[in-house]
Formats: sequence, C-alpha cells, structure tokens
Amino acid sequence: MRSPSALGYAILGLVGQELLSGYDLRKIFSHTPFDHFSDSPGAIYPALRRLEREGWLKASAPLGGRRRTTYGLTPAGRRRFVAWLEQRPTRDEVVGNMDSLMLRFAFLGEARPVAYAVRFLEALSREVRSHLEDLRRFRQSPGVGPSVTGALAFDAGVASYQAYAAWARRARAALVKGGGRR
Amino acid sequence: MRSPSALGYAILGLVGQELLSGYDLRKIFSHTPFDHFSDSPGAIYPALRRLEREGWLKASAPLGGRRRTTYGLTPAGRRRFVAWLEQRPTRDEVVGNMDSLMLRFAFLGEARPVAYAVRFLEALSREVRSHLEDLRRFRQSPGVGPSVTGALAFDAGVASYQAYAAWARRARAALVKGGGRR
DNA sequence: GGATACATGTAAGATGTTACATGATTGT
DNA sequence: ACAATCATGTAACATCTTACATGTATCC
Repeated sequence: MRSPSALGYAILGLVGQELLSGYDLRKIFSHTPFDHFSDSPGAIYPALRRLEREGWLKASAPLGGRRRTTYGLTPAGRRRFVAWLEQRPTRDEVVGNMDSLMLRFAFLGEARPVAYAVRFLEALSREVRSHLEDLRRFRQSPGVGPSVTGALAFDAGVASYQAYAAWARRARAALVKGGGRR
Repeated sequence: MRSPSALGYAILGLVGQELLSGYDLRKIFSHTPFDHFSDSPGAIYPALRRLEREGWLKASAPLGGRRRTTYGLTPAGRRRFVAWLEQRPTRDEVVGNMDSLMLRFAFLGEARPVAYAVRFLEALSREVRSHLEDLRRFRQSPGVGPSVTGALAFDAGVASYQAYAAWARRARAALVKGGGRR
C-alpha cells in the first residue's frame, strides 16, 4: 500500500476520466506538452501492473478485434486518488516538486468543488511566499560560488517562484469570480 | 564512459572549486536552497565512487586526525565537466530539465569567459520562446481535460516559461554590460 | 504485399530512497 | 561520561531508461 509515483498519479487521474490502454497513455504522454512523463513502454506497462496489483485499477478485456487492454479506476483507486487531490501543498513540494503540485491542481477541478481548488491555491501562495523569504534571506549562496552566473541562476529561481506566486493570485481570483456556477 | 547524472555534474562542479568530502557535499545539499539534490549518504557516496571509478575524481587520503576523504577533479574530470558546461541548451532540456540547465549556467561563469554565458542565454531564449509558441498553439490540452483547474495549471506552465524568458533577457543585458571586466 | 501504426511486453542496468549500522571526535 | 556531530558506509527496494522483441491490423 505504498503511494504511487507522479507517473502513477497521472495514470490514476487519466483513467479516472475515461478508460484508457497503455498505448493511449503513451500517446498522451508523448504528444502533450503539459506534464511530460515518460512514454516508454518500460515505464508505462510496469506502472499499470503495479497499480492493478494494489487494487486501484481494473483491466477490461479486449472484447474482440485488436488486442487492447483498457484500464479504469476501482472504487479504492478513486478514493486513493481523491485523498491525494485533497492534500494541501506542503513546503517540501513547493521547494522541489512544483510539477507534481501542478499535476494535482490540474486534476483537482474535475473531482472536487471549486472551494477545494481555492484553498489549494491559498496554501500554495503561503508556502511560495515563505520560500521566497527564505531565498531572500539566503542571497549569495555558498556552493555555487560567488560567480556572476551563480548569482544570476539564483535570480532565475527567485523569478520563477515569483511567477508562481503571481499566477496563484490570478488563478484564485478567476476561480472565486466564476466560482458560484461551476 | 556514460555521462553523469545531474547529481554527478553538481559534484564535479563543486569539487572543482575546492576539495570536498562526501560529508561536505551532504551539508551543501541539505543547507542550500539553490539546487537541491539528495543529501542522503545512499546517494552521495555511491556517486563519488562512480565518478572516481570513471577517472573523473581523485580521492585524497585523510592525512591524520579524523577520518575524512576529500575529492578533487582529475584533468579528465575537468575536461568532462567543461564539455558539459559548453553544451548549448537544447529543446529537450528546456521542456523537461530547466533545473539542470540552471545548474549548468550557475557553474558556467567561473570556468568559461562571459561570452559563453551570453551565448548560453541566447540559445536558451530561443528555445524557450519556441516552446512558448508550441504551448500557445496547443492551448486547451487534451489529457488534463477541459476543467477550470486544468486550464489554469496550463497557464502556470506558460507563466513559468515567460518568467524564464524575461530573466534570460535581463541576465544577458547584465552580462553584456559588465562583461568587459570579468 | 509491404509499410505503417497499433499494442504489449521483457531484460539489463543506472540511479535514487529509506533505513539501518558503525565508529571517531569534540564539546560540556 | 555523555551527547552531539562528524564521517562513511551497506542492504533492500522502487523506479525509470534504453534497447530489444513480438505480433496484429490497416491502408495503399
């Protein structure tokens, strides 16, 4: 009962929308610039088998014609996925796993009411701002040396987090504004 | 003679500045918010052994007192590291490995003349802009569904790349301006 | 009939995580 | 004396990459 990898959650989210085969997933991962996961069969098929073994996915037989196994969520799988969706962003995730946070947020809107997404963004903003303060406190970072490019690379990190903070503000406003309806 | 992982390059870059032990590296990775690599002994020590086995690092004996093995670059290690530094940012790296690109840039300034960093930024800008066009062409991404949060998460990705593009412009200007001296 | 896309897999290997283990040295 | 920190390791495990392997359906 260990927790899935980022790829695992992406699969759970996708097959929760519609039945998909391993091949479908490979196509999605290779043709979608959004969140890129490996489209290699050596990653997808073992991941599907793991998720099925844990009881989160159920396979559907080919049903004649071309060989093709599609997967969907079991009730337990959906519970597991929703539990993940409902987790508030943590500091650790902000520091090193922004991609995984964005993946979660992307799936959040279709499985939970808008209020969840709003609270997600509020927690995210808090953590990002707090991390930005740490970065400012840090400034000239040891390790990368006092070189010009080291300082500039540091600035790039700061700018990236500032962009996320600004986005979170805008996104929250958009959700709150249109929130009553969806 | 395979190429090092991101952790491997980070180690090569750091021990290229001064002799460092595995423990030193762990401290740098755990107390530095810059680029976070694992500070776990299970990652560091095997990585050091690999780099040494490839002939890129040389270990120095403890020299009395407390047991402590420090590492430095061999000439081959420096060549390998510089060859990595000189690589222009590629499309693939921009799409999925911005962290690794920033690591490279951070080390670039102390080992190569400023002109290299300027060209690095120019190539980076090109690739980022081209990727942004692709994203725009994409818009409502299949896979994440047409949910509100899916679209917003997509926007976050766009905003993040825009922040990098703006940073690259500023950074290039800063380098060109102060460039004659350093 | 041959190329192309569909569809799934396996095997070997690298890398990293978590947890455990060991001992030396320094500070109080 | 004791705790904390220094310092290095190993073992088990999961995950992912790369490369190879196999066969089917469809289109022209």
